[in-house]
Amino acid sequence: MNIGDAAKASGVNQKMIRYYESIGLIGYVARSANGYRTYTESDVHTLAFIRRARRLGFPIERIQALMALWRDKRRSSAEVKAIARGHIDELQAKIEELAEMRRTLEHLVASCAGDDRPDCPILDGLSAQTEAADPRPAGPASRRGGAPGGA
Amino acid sequence: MNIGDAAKASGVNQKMIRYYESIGLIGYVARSANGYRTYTESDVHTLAFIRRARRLGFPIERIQALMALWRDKRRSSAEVKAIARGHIDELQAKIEELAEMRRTLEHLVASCAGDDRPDCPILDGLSAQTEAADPRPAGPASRRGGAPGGA
DNA sequence: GCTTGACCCTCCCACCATGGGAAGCCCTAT
DNA sequence: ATAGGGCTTCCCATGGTGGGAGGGTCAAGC
Repeated sequence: MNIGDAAKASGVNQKMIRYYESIGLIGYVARSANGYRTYTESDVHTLAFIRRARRLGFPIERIQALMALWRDKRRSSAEVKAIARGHIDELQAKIEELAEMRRTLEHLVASCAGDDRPDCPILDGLSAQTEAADPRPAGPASRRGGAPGGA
Repeated sequence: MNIGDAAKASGVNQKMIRYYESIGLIGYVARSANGYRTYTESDVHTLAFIRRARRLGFPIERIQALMALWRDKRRSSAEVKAIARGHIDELQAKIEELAEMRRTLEHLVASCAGDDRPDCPILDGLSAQTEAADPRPAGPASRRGGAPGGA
């Protein structure tokens, strides 16, 4: 199997296959006399594994760990589970971050008339927000003289 | 105000301020005789605007559009609202994508004992998944001859 | 005057994962 | 022989963010 066939069979495109090889995610693959990479069914299996892990959002680094366990027939499932849980937590954190953005933005959108007039609480919010989330007092400006010793 | 003060006052760090200038998000800023960038209160205001928009996840390109409307006193709030809605939709799409990953992963994790034994449905799922979500039949391999024409 | 330290400048590099494209070799079919 | 498709490597770009090198500038203190 040349790289094109491996790409089709695994669902990972050629560029990515070469990239994964270059960063050491998969070992150097065998080459035929003309220098073409040649792939076995097993290689394709590995690539498909990577693809599915990527689709679940695992970063390359974590996939490396997963693959090590995958190959290690004496692993404990607890180790795998721990990695997966860690990733779930990261997904969750990102989801919450995005959801928080969405919430804030929805509030702004809800208070905006959305008509022909220029008055727009969205822009007002962006340009002079109260920064309620910030733990700093942030006085009414004009305090630009005595730097208390900041960062 | 030099760049350091502007950074402190706006919450955007120096690197980013220079970057925003270099990509044209903010216009070229005035320079003093020694070549230092000098910022006005208005510049700081703009930077703070950018920072808040970034915090809401707006990409630079959209921020550019927002700033144009911000400066245009004759804009209609509908335009602003449309941009914000578009961004909300994108946030939502990302959230759903991540949530779908999380759901799948949670199913796998739930079915994994997480003990000392090597048996692990998580790895099994990654290595031989049924690909139920894919609309392709994906026969039992060995169909490697007749490419239907796809990219 | 000289040193010290804080500040500023530009330029290069890295991240993560993905992809585009060029220049050139290899193989097969006509 | 020529066309075409596949393969190779190498460079570049993305979006934002940041690190760091190497050097100029300014103000304060001695």
